[in-house]
Amino acid sequence: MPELAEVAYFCRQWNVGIGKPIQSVHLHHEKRVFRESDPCALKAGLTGARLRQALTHGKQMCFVFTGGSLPGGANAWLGVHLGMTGRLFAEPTPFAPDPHDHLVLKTAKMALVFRDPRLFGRIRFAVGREPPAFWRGLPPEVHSPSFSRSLMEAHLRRRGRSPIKAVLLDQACFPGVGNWMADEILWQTSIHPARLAASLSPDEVGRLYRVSRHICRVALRTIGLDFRDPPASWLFAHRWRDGGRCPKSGELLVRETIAGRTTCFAPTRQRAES
DNA sequence: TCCTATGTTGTATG
DNA sequence: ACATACAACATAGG
Repeated sequence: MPELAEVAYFCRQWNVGIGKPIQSVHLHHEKRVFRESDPCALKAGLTGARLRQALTHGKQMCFVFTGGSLPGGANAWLGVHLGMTGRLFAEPTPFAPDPHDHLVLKTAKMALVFRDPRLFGRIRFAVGREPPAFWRGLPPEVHSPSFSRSLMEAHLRRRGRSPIKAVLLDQACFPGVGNWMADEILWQTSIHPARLAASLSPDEVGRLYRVSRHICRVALRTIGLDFRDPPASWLFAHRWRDGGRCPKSGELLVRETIAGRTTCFAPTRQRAES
């Protein structure tokens, strides 16, 4: 389930562990979940260390640790990506891990859990003073000041022959935007998801810029805070099953595969020709 | 049984 | 070299 705001919500679930020493580290399915990092180094580096920061960037998370057996001045950097079915939560100890719990960090009172049945998520680990490669050079977040209209226009040019839906899903262009957010942005801007990125008019580009930033901000203030639903006026509540109706026009919504993903849109509001 | 699923990535193709 | 399309990954639920 996780896109920008869901990731922010899950990240905050580990805040209860901030400042507390990690007493034990439980790992499971490490060959796949830790496919690019060394799980033994993770276990050794985090045992006895304290969580200092819980950060997100788009769909990526990074948890920063210090102390324990880590060299003085060095941090441990724990990168988490939730994939399609991953989530983070905290439970009081004692906590018995489920077969889908691939990483459990136990403090005296709480277990910080990464659970992912489908194993599309991943965990990275590095030790060092500076942020590791996986946490450097990330593209500007859509709602941040460094995400400018000219940057977005450059993305649209470079991906000009792709459907706009595919460009919105590209994490190098719109980090954090996933399938439901892309549909929401296109519905609120009245742009058909199959339109080629280079075919958007200046007015449509302007709407895309403003609406994508607005949707990111509102999603972070609702889902991102306490998982409450975004505004009822959004497409969000109507897009998940066949038979839904457009909350603006009342017309029947269409669900079809575009850019390889199920895409929901209102065909009269979002026309294929501009 | 078959289909779908809020994601990414490796590989083939243009 | 560069961009695009799609199968593959692994599992649960309708």
